[in-house]
Amino acid sequence: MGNPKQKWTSEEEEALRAGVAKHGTGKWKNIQRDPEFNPYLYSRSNIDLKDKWRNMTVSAGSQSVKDKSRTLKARPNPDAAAHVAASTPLSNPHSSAAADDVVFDDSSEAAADSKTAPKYNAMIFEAISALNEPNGADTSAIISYIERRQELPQNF
Amino acid sequence: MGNPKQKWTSEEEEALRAGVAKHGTGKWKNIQRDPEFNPYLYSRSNIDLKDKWRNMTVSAGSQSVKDKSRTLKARPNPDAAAHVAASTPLSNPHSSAAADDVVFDDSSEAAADSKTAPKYNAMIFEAISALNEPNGADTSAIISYIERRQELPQNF
DNA sequence: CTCTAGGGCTAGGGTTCC
DNA sequence: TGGAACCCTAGCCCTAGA
Repeated sequence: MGNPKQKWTSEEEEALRAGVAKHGTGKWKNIQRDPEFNPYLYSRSNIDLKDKWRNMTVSAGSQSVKDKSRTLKARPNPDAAAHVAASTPLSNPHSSAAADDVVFDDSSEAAADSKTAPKYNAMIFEAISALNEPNGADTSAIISYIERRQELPQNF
Repeated sequence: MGNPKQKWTSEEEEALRAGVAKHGTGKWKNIQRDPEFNPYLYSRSNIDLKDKWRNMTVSAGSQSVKDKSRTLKARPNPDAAAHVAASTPLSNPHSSAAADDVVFDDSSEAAADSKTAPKYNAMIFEAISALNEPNGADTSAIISYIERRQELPQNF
């Protein structure tokens, strides 16, 4: 968290502009490395350069119609939450009636916050691939398989 | 119209407080998504949560007169011209009073320090519970089910 | 493995309305 | 005059893809 938000100075912006002029757009790492600009940009990563350029060029565009009616505004997003399941046109077989009382053990893990798994899809897919043989019968085996596999990651 | 200025109810405030206690400050999207608080906050965006928290904490602070302290923090590298600035921050030549002055709240949350405690198990379990009826439902249906349910989390 | 493109999120400053 | 609710956007992180 050592980042209080480092605002770009005009020197840095100028260096970035010059760097893009010299190397072209998208050559962020080259610009950052170039001894000509590095003195100004040594504290910025190539990603920072990219992000900054994005911001700078956005404003350079044209001012789109700003007919935003001041006195009245349409506001989407009334809800879209609350109920979750069964909202899709999917057939959703039976749904087994009162299914929303699933007895989640829910043991531990109360957080469930921030960065979550990136490659869970792969894991599930792998499990299914490995077990899909018999018509995907025992579904619980998938969980077993995945859980079995969780000896390296500490979460999940 | 739907929202000319939606005042916050005490239920919403309470949910927000609880959400901050659970997830910590700054995890607005998580709080909003959390099924525990979503019923109260479904009509508020994560930005609304942030703004409301700002208002609440400003007034809640106290009636004490002084207290103008800002969350200002050390800012290395102000200049960006010429050559590399001194690499040594020349902070405290003599080590006496420590330098740790992290003013951040970081409200407790004690035990759950472990990041990433996804509840994917619960989701998968729910999917299987809902689909298990018709005998070994094909495994891909489980993924479909979970994906359909992903109206809140963006990853997965 | 390295790097870029793009999406997503937060912090903070502004703006509007009461 | 000031506060509450809302809007805008810079900066940064994360991940997929080349």
